[in-house]
Amino acid sequence: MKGTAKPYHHGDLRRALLTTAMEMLSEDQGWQFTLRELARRAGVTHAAPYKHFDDKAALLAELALLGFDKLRGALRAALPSDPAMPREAFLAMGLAYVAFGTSNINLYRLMWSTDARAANDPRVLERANAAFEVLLNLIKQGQQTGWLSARDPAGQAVACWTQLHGLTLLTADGLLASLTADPARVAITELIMGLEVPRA
Amino acid sequence: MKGTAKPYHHGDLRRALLTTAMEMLSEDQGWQFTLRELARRAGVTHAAPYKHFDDKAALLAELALLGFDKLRGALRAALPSDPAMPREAFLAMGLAYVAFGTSNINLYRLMWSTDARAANDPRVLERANAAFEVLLNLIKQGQQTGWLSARDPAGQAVACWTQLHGLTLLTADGLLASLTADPARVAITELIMGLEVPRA
DNA sequence: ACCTGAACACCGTTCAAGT
DNA sequence: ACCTGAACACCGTTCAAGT
Repeated sequence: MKGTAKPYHHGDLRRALLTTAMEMLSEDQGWQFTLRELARRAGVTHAAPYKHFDDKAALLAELALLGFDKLRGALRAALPSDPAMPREAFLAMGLAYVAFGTSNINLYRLMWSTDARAANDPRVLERANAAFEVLLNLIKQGQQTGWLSARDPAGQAVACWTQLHGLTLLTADGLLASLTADPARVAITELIMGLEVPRA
Repeated sequence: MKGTAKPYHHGDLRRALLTTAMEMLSEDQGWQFTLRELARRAGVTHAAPYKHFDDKAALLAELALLGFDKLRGALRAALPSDPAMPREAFLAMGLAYVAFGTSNINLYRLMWSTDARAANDPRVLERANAAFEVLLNLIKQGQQTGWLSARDPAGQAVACWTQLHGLTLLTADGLLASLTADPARVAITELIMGLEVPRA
C-alpha cells in the first residue's frame, strides 16, 4: 500500500492482471472470461491490458502456461515415494491429475482452449510437454523396476495422458457418475492392467 | 425452388439453419460460431433464428444432438462383424471414434462445449448415452465370448470412452504426433491389453 | 405464423490524448 | 513508460412493426 489511493500508474499491472484472472477462473463454474471484466476487477480501463499483452489470446496463453506449471507441480507432488511402484501408487498419480483438473476446471479447460492456442505461443507446448514428462519418467521408472511391460514408454505415457485427459473432462461434464461407481479409479485401473507385466 | 426469388417466409428456416450451421462447422478449423453469421449465410436477418430457437445455446444443443447421433452412427458402422472380436476389430472401433472426432473437430468440440451445455437440454445427455451404449454393448459381447475380462462392463466401457475422448482431443490439438508414432493405435492397444483376458 | 429493422447492452481492439 | 477516453466493428438478445 503506497498510502495514496488510486495512483495513475498501477505499478505491476501485468502481474496483477494474471493473478486477478486466476482468481476469476477459480470462482465461477462455466464462466466466460472477458478482458473487460478483468480490467474492471483490476481497477483499470479496459484498454490498459493492451500495454502488457498483445491481445486476449496472449493473456490466455500466459494463463495456460501457469496452468501447465501447476499441473506439473500437482503431478510431482503425487509422485510415489517407492520407485518399485505398486499399482496403488501409480493410481494415486492418475487420481491427482483428475483431481487437479476437476477442481481447477475453468483453468484446465482454458489450458486446452483454442482461444489460448490462438496466440501460437511455443512456450505453451513446452510446458505441456514438461508436465507430460512427469508421466513419462514414471513410466520409464516402472519399466526399469520390471513392474511395467517393456514397450515404447512414450506410447504408454501417451495412453495414460489421453486416458487422464478424457477422464478429467468427462468427469467435469458430469457424464460418468451415472455410469459406474468411482469412474476415475476404475478407468485408470483398467488402463494400468494393460501396462503391467502380467503376474502369476 | 418456388420460382419467386427471396420470399418473405423462408419455408423451413429451422432446418436450413441447422444444415447451414453444420456446413459452417465442417469448414474452418478453430472457427468461432456466431448466430449473426449463420443468419447471414442463411439469407435472413439476425433476429430470425429466435423464432425457431430460444437462444444460441438452444441451437448449439440441437447441433450437439445431431453430432452425437452421427457419432453413434459412425461407431455402429465400425462394429465388428465377428462377435468373437479379435483385438484388431475392437481397435478398429476405437480408431473410427478418433477419426470421426478429428475429421469433424468443430462439431466434436461443440458436442462437449459448455455453451451447448448451457441449454440444459436433457436430450443431449440421452444421445450421448446412446452413443456410449454402442461401446458398452461391444464390451458386454466381448465378455460373453470370453475375450474380455469379466469385470464391470460399464467400468470398462467408461475406460474406453475416456481414452477415446482424450485421444481425440489431444490428437486434434496436435500434441501427440511428436511423442510417439501412431498414437491412437498405440494408446488404444495399451488399454485393450488391460481389458483382455490374459492369454498363454 | 414468420420475418424485419432498430435498439440495447455487451465484447475485443485501436489510438490520440493525458500523467 | 504507462494509463485513459472515445471510437469502431462486432456480438447476443429483444420487440414493435411489417407481410
